Amino acid sequence: MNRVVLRRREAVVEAHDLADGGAPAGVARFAAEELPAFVGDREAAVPVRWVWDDTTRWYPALLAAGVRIERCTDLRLAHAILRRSPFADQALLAADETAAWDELQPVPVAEPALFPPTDPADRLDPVAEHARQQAALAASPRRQGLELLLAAESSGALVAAEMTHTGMPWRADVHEQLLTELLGPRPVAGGRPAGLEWLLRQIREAFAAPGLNPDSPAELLRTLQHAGLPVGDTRSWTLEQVDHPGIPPLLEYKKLSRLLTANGWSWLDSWVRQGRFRATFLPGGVVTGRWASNGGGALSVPTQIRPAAVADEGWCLVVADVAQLEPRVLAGMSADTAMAEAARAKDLYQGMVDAGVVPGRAEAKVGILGAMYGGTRGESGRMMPRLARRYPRAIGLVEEAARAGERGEVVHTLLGRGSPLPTGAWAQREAELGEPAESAGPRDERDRARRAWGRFTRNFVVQGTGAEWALCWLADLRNRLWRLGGTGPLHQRPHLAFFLHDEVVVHAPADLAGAVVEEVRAAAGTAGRLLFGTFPVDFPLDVAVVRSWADAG
DNA sequence: TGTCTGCGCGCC
DNA sequence: AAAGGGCGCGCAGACA
Repeated sequence: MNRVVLRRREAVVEAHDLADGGAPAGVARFAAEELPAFVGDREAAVPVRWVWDDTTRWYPALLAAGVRIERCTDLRLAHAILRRSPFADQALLAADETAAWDELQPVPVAEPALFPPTDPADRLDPVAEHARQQAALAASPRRQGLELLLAAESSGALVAAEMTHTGMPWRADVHEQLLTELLGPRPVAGGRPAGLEWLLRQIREAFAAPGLNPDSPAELLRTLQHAGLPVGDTRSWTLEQVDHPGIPPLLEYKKLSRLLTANGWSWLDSWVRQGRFRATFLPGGVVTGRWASNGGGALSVPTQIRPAAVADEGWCLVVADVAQLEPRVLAGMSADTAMAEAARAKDLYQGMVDAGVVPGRAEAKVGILGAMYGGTRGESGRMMPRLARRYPRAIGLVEEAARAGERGEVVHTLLGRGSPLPTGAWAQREAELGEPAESAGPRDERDRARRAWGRFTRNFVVQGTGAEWALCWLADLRNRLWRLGGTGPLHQRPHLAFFLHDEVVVHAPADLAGAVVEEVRAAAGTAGRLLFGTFPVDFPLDVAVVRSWADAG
C-alpha cells in the first residue's frame, strides 16, 4: 500500500511519499488549489492510503471538488486512541509536539473553503507523528487489534465527512405540514403557536395559576405542589403517576413544546437546505468510541419527525439496524459459547428463554441490560445469579471490568481502546477523603463514587466494542456501496446518509435496493469476522427498503 | 450582556 | 415503564 502524507505549508501542500518501511521516498510540492486534482489522479492510478493531520481539515474540500478517496489515516483520531491505549508504549509517542496533538480539535464544517487562514495544525509535523504512531504500533502486544481500530476509526472519519457532504434527504414541506398539524401555523415573532396557547389556557385554569409558565421547571413544581400533588420533580414520567385534571394537558404541552424547541421551524431553518439535512458527526467524540454530533441533534432525531426523511424521486432509503448489538458483542468478546448459542436466534432474549435460562423475554431483557449497565435493584438484580451461572464468561467479563473500575484501573475494548482514568466524583472523593475515612458518612460517599465509576467501566467495554463493530460495518459498507454504483460522483451512487450507533440509512437508486440490502448484510458479516474471527456469534439485521425513514421498523 | 449550571427529554 | 451506561440541546435562572 502506498502511503502519502499530506502537509500544508501556507498556500503550498507537500505530499510526502513513504517507502514500504515508512522512510521518506520523495516530496511533491504544489499550490493548495491543485490538491483535488493531485489526489484524484493518484487515487485513480494506484491504491493509496492518504495520511493527514485531521480529516475535517482536508476531506470536505476534496468532496466539494468531486474527489472521493478510498482510505486514509487520521492522525488526530489515531493519536487520541494510542495515547489512551494500555497497549501503546507512551514513550514511543513522546515528542515536543505531543501536547499539541493532544489538544488538536476538529474544525466545524463551514463552507468548504480550502483551509482556514491560521490553524494550529499547521505547526504540527504529520510525517514525524505518523512515524511515532507506526513505531508504537510495531511495538504493541496488540498490534493487530490496534491497527484494525485505527483503520476503522479513520474510515469512520471519511464516512462522517461524506454524510455531511451528501446529507440526509429531508422534505421541509412534509416537516412543516407535520408541525402545522400538531402546533398550528408558524407564529410570527417567536411566540407560542396556537396549539400550545390552547393547552396553556387549560393548564392555567386547572391549576388556578393564571400566570403560570410551564416551561419553567421551578415555577411549575411550586404550582403543582401548591395544588397538593405529591411530586418532587416535573418529569413526564412522574406526572403520569398522579391524577389531576391539569395533568393531561400539561403532558401534551410538554410533548409539543419539546417538538417546537428541538425540531420546530427554527431547526428547519438552521439545518435543512436544498432538500438535505446536513448533520455534523464527530467520530470518536465519545470516550467509548461512539460518535458524537455537534449540531442539529443528529443522534437524537425523534421518531416524530422521521416522516420528513424521504428518498428522492426514483430513489429509496435502505434502513438497517442490528438487533441487540451489545449483548452479542459481549458474547463474542468473552467467547461465551452459551450466550452465543442464545444469540443464534434472531431474538437473543427469546433464545435465552428457549434455553431455559429465564422464564420470559422481559426478564431476559432487564437481566442483560442490568449486567451491561450495572443495575442491581429490582428485577435485573434478581436475574443476575442465574445469568452468572449460565453465562459465566460473559458476566465474568463485565463484572471484572466493574471491579477494575472500582479500583481506579483502566479497562479496554476488544481492539484496545482504553478507558479514561477516573475523573469527577471518583477522583474528587479520593482526594478529599484521603486514606480510610474515620466516619461512616464520607466512606459511603466514596463507595458510591467508586461504584458509579465501576458502572462506567463495566459499560465502557461493551459499548466501546459495540462501537468498534459498528465502525467495521460502516467501513466495509462504504466501500461496497461505492463499488455498486457505476462511475458517477458520490451523490449519484448509493451512499450512506445517516448513522446512529447501530443503525444505518443508505440513500440509493430504487433499482439497486436489492443489491444494497445484500451489501448491508455482507458488511455485517465482515464486521463480525474482523472482530471475532471464527467464533460463532451472529449479528442479524433488520433491514427495510422504504420511501420514508418513518416506514422502517 | 454574556457565561454557567440544572433540569428535562430526545436518541442509542 | 424505568432501572443501570453513553450523549446533545434548549430553556430558565443565577451570577458576573
